[in-house]
Amino acid sequence: MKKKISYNYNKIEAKWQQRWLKDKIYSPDFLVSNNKFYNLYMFPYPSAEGLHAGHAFSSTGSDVFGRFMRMKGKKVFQPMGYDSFGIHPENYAIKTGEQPQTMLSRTIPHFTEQFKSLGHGYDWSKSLTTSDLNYYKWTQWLFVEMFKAGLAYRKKMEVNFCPSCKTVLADEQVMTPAQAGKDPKKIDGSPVENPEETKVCERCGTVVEKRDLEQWLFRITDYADRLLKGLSKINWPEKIKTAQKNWIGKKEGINITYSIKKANKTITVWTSRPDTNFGATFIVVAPEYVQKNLVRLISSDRSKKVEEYIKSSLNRSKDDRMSEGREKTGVFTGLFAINQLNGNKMPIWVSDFVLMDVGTGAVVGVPGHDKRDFAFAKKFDLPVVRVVMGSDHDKSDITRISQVQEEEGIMVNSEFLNGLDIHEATIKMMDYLERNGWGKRVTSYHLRDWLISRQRYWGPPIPMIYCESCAKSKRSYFTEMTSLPAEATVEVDRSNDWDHFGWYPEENLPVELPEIEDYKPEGKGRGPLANHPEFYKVVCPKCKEAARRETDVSDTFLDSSWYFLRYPSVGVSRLPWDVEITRKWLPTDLYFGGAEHAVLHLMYARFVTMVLHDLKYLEFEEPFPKLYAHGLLIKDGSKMSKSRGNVINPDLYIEKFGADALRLYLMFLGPMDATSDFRDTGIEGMKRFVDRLMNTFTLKTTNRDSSEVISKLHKTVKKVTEDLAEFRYNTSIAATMELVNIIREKGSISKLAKEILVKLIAPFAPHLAEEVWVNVLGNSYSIHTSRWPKYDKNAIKEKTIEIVVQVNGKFRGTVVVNANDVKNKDFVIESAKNDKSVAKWLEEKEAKKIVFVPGKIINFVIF
RNA sequence: GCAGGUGUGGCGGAACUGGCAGACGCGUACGGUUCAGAACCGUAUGGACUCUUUGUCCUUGGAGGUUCAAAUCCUCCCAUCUGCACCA
Repeated sequence: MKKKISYNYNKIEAKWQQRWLKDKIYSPDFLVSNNKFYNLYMFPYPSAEGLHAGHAFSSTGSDVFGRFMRMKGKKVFQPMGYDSFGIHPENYAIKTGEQPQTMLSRTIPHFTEQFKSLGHGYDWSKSLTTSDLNYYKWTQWLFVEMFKAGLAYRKKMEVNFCPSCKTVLADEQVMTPAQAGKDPKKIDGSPVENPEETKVCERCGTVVEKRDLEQWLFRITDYADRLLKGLSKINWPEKIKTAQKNWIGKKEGINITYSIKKANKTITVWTSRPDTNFGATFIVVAPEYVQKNLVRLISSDRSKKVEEYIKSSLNRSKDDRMSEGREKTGVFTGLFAINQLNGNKMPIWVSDFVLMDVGTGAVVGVPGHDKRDFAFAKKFDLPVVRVVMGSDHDKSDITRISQVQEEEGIMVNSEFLNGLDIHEATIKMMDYLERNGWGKRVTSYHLRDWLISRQRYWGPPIPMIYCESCAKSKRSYFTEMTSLPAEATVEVDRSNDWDHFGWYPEENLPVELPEIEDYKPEGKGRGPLANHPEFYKVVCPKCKEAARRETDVSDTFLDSSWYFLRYPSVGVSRLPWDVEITRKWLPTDLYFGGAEHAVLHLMYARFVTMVLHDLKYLEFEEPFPKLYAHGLLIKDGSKMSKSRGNVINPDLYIEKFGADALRLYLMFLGPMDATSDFRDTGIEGMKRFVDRLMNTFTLKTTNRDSSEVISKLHKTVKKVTEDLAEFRYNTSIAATMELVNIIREKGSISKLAKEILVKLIAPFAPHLAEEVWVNVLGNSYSIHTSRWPKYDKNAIKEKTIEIVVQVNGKFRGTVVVNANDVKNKDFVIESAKNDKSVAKWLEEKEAKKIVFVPGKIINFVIF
């Protein structure tokens, strides 16, 4: 009967956690930068009482890599902090009926305790919390820098509003009822017509409304091209890069200008398919376009009808106007534009399916080549013309044409574009239009400017002051500004400068967020701070008249757009980051996080870094050269959420099975980047492995291992080393299990083998590994700063090799040959032929062909 | 509709540049240990046929194809997940 070691994991784990913290083994020296490894993990928002198993899953994935790197000799910096400002923690505080500050002073320490109990190697001396004054004063500084650089501006725009929660909602909080898991309801109690198409508030399921409000925005669109180009320089998953590419949505097109008949005016449309322009039969403009450009040209007999239409469209929300499958509406303006290509007269219509902020707000109608234009033409009985290029080597367009053909239409054959495919025809047409001065190539983007202001309480107050008297006398901050570096590589568009008359940045940061009782949003289009004159009543820094401080706070994504810059400099008080430390430790070496941040956070952080680079604050412009996107941990087939009641608290499992068993289980579930389901039975199995593993170290120690164990040991070192580098944690653990199984079969193991085995498991089970390393094997503390094992190539080499024998491609047996004979084709063929089970299939026939892959396979083709 | 991903036993998943499909684990069954249970140890475990063994055939969402050889490469479908979407 084997003697079993009694392993009190709770006690042992706590012991080592305290020792690691005391000895600061996870705190690197920031003045030394050679061999540094900045291992960043996406910090959580503490909008719950504590961590759920998903956090445990992803943070362990990050920690395993950090531990591996440390044992590979890197100086690893692995910080942890909290994204504690913003709507999520605020909503949670509202729910618990507390002040956000009170709630966080309870939850953040709990989060920290939980992270510590998982045994992660964080440098807790460099932790940060975005709602700390010491942090957010620099978030405000960042806003001021943006404003000074001309990258922050104000604009009246349509925003989402929940009439029940009385608050403005971010886009990401507006979803279909199915996504929100709610029954849709309207505020006045009337029935909801199309439940699948309506957009509701994530929290209460009320149908959202649209409101026009003044907002602060950042000119991220100025950086669209650089954000796109930068993607080719960074090592990110293709999936995430594609998401960013699509979000930026760069499209090459052309602005074509047509003259308006009987008017000394032109109309400009944007299109990506000018090659179809021979088929243009009408023009459609957005309602806003008419207001801005065409109102005076419209004859009095038509103007009433047009005005009515515009008014009713503008009452509709953008979502409503764009709702899928909605029947086209529109009104003829009485105006005509002339198509220079063929002299055709094109009636100008107004319709709400055309958006002012896409392209020029005017679209050329080519119903023979565009589904939407076709629907419009059918509805209002406009002619349909198809352009045939006399070529059939572009299938997709031919299909589109023939679909329309079934209905009706005139066909024109374009000799001009004869024989060209879409791409060639587009280029030829663009060249032609530009040569004649009718068009100008323009690149368009899907990316919109970043809406930075929130009419909420829990965020950094936007550090701006508005002075009415300065605004009246048109005093702009920019007219007297000199601090923008002359070398900034981005050309700043100042066309919106008039917006800034009377606005000044705060000179004395921070603008402290006052603690107020009435912090809940009222939904009047203003933040709760707007009810606090003691906050907003200030003196104008310019003219010393009474002025008003901005009462909006900034978006939580601004807090998280620069936190990685702060970590190494936590404790530095006069600067957001120390120049020397930053030069040594940034950019990050690995960013480990969830794919749900593919566009928002990751795009914003890249943008902010590029701006700071242009402002000469940083030497690099990509903050995350390597990104790993982990998968999702689900429970019973669906995402863990409080409303579903399937949230797993890791504490219970740590208590019952130990942190090491939980870590191993989470990493063994499946590939790190896949969606995995948490199951209780699985972790019980892992606890059995942990116990078996412990017992392996107390097996009889021999002087020499059997050749089988030696070979397997070195193979496992090779496999685990390679797999860890590629985040293949599940197969690393499986390989280690195989090794343990073989050792246990043998019943004894050398001390050296024990040391190698415990090192292999150390990144996954750091406490067990330390305990074994120090107290069972008697080595000096700590295993986590010891060197990763190397394997011996010679030990892996097999003396004999098994070669698969196939006949006609089917497995018919194996032959074992000496390693020296592996490349000897004739010898292997003879051995195979002599094998009984193979010979049966060869039937003494002569092989037509023999495929020989040395060391792997021999295939007789006899057919 | 567009873009990207995924599909392998009862389950989670292995399979490096095409070379013995199902590693490792869970679950299940039987046996051992036990007063009994838990835990532990051992054996078996894709399906069908044969059945004393040896063994044969089928099998990686479906249908074709390339190849001596396909889970892997190509074409077309199907299912499913995630973004974006009347974006001109």
